[in-house]
Amino acid sequence: MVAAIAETDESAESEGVIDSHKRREILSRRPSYRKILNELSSDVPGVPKIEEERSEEEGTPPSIATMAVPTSIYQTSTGQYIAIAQGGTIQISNPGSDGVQGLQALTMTNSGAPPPGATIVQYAAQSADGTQQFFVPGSQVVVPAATGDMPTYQIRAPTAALPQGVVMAASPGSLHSPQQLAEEATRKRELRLMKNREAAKECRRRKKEYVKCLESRVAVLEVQNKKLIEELETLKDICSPKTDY
DNA sequence: CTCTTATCCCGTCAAAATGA
DNA sequence: TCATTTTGACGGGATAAGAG
Repeated sequence: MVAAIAETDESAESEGVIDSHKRREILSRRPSYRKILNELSSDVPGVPKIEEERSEEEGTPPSIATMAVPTSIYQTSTGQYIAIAQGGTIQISNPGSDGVQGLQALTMTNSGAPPPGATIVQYAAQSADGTQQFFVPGSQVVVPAATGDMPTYQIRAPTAALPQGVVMAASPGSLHSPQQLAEEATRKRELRLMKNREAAKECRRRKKEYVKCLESRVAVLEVQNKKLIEELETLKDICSPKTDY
């Protein structure tokens, strides 16, 4: 499914994109719903602001809750939690731990120079079997598992030797050949797509939250309106009682 | 049972918004 | 100003409901 979509989008770059661009030029972009809601909340007390928190049904693990706000949280088949933070930092925690001892902060190699002593994680665009993999120490990889409301990842042995596009611990400035540059570009693209995928999910979650908020606000205002109309009718009756002649 | 339609969700692109 | 994040728009797949 994913492959089919990607294939379609790639081929669309030739022809359909032009029409799409024309349409988009015509369509005017509406202001951000998040901005609207936050402005609303500053004017009207009681309207909650949209925050970076995850909804309760997604169940942020307790051991992660005290850490820096993660962008994405995955649970491995072994019960470990993997949190990908804003800066590309990956945190792995054991559910039984106290949240500090079980944590292993990892840094993705494309997120700048890792801090001294940091463990390197290699993100591979795609392995031979088409799955995305994170390479972690101990000759293991983290790969996506079954899909559902909450994405799950498994830690397992790599499906093959290093897939194309992965350069283990390449020192800065070592990419020279056109092939290496192309691989680097591909890797960056895959990373960008992955981040945007997660961002889109988060955006849709926030939008649902926003719509729910608006719906509840509509309900409250309708009740208020009804009460005011009733009050008005009552006052009318008091001020101008009907007279029978 | 098959076809059509509607709805939902997802991944992607591109542009606006935001932060450093 | 530039890099990153956010989000509207789009197209496609999956699924349910209704019509024939």
